[in-house]
Amino acid sequence: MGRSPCCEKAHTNKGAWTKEEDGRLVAYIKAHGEGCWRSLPKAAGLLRCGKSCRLRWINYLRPDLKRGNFTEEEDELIIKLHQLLGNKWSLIAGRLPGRTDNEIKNYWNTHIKRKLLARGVDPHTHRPLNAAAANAMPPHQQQLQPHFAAAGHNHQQDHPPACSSGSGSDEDDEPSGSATPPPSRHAGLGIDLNLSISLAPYQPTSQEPDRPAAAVCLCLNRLGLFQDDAGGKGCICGAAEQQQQASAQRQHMFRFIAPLEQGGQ
DNA sequence: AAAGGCGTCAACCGCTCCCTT
DNA sequence: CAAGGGAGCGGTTGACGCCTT
Repeated sequence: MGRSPCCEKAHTNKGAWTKEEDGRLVAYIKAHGEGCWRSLPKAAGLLRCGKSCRLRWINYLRPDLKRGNFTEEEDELIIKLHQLLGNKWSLIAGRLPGRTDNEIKNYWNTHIKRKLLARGVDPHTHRPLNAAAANAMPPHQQQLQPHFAAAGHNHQQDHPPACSSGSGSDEDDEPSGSATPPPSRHAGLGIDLNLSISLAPYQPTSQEPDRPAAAVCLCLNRLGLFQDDAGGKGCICGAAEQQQQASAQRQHMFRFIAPLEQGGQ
């Protein structure tokens, strides 16, 4: 529809950021917060595209970034999340405090892919390499197939239907009680059939000591949240759903998850 | 020491989603 | 309801550094 460019490209810098630019951006955001990215560069005195500023802040300058090497626990969590979610890097990043989608994406492409290949696992399908050729459907579809096929999910490309849960009519097209397979149903497939991925191995850093232990609840038709402070009652996605009900009708479920990292703690 | 190959990661691009009008 | 605009996302690129020859 011929939308206008996000910035005046002729008068913007590109490429690596200088220390001065970083300083300006940090100072501005500290003073004014993360506001309108489009107008931020001008207000901050930066000759940068708003998108570029946002990316620089989110991926590099944010004070809560962890930096440093990924731990073995993070590796495994990324693998499991990718198996379930596909290339939804922002969703995966939402479960890894202090990590950015870009960082995880790069790490996946440079490290984990190779790691999986060395294990004889296809990084796309998460199946053994010889079996992957026989059946190209990713396991996050195969294993969830009974449910999602019934729910009529058909997400873009080969990505898992879990991501589209809640988008539009997908959300409410099925009574969750009867169609949700019992946990043991997938027990033989090598995945935690409660489909909850614990962050328990993750030790909060000194910067986030108050962070409650949390785990993704992937109870098949809902992506919710387990939290210790839920009284040990397990999945609270039902409650969360009530809270979100007004807006969730139009929201993707993964829009719901991501803020839990920020707002839910 | 120089050249080429390779790996890593910051940054860009184009697209989609969602909110506002 | 439709159009426009802002924000976010995922794929891709390019620069840089390290390693090998």
